[in-house]
Amino acid sequence: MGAMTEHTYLGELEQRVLWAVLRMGGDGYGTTILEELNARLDRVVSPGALYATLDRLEQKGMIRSRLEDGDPKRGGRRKRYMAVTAEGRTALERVREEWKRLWAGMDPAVGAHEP
Amino acid sequence: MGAMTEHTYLGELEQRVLWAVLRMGGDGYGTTILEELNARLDRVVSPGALYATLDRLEQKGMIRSRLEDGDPKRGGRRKRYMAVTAEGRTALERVREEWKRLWAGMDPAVGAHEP
DNA sequence: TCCCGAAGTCTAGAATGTAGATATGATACA
DNA sequence: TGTATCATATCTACATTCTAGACTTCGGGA
Repeated sequence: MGAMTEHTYLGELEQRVLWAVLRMGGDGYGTTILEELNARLDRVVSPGALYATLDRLEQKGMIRSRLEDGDPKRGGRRKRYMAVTAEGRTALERVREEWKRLWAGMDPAVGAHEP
Repeated sequence: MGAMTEHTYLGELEQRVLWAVLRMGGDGYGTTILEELNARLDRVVSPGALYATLDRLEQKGMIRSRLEDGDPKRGGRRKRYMAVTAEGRTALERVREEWKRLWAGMDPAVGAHEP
């Protein structure tokens, strides 16, 4: 994307993933975040897509991850829990506000703005 | 994006551009759409970015374009007016509904869902 | 004719999105 | 002990989307 030096832009999936991480209040890790997304979105997200996006969001400083030991049960591999940073919250809020502003007073079926 | 055979996915900018075209009710062309976007969005969109996106949206059947002769004034090159198709309206509406659904009952500052 | 202005096009490359295979560890249980 | 199994994360290779800015086009003005 050219000289995207400001790491403030959020892609479509990045927005959704950030939303999910926020939604789970710091208690989400890869698999549960994936489940949340696939339950709420109109499409299916693959593990590869999710983890790549999580990495990018962390690079941008939008989320933070902490490793924790696995539970004493099958498949007890350590989990990477994700939490939204203050910066991430702000970015997500900005997207949400923009979206609200765009649709304010606009009839979606017609596309005309009421006075 | 792998086998994205369903041309139903809309990227971040595609959503915004589609919104702008809908907003202008069929009377928008490149330059005016660009102005609309740059006035309403939190960022600046370049001509190249816009026209590429318009082409993609047309390929996907989300918008339709008609060429019209230029005005009798300086720079009177012909314009390509853009209008949203029924399919485009549906797609945009779907995105909007998803967005509304995601945030329903959720406090953006905290990320928790109220019962 | 030469200049100017509006509109659209092109190019090369970076960022984002993707599926599916594979790796990693840990428990279960024979 | 060794092997099956399960949950989780990572890797690979590529497709799609996004981008800036230079460039072309074509008509009017002087």
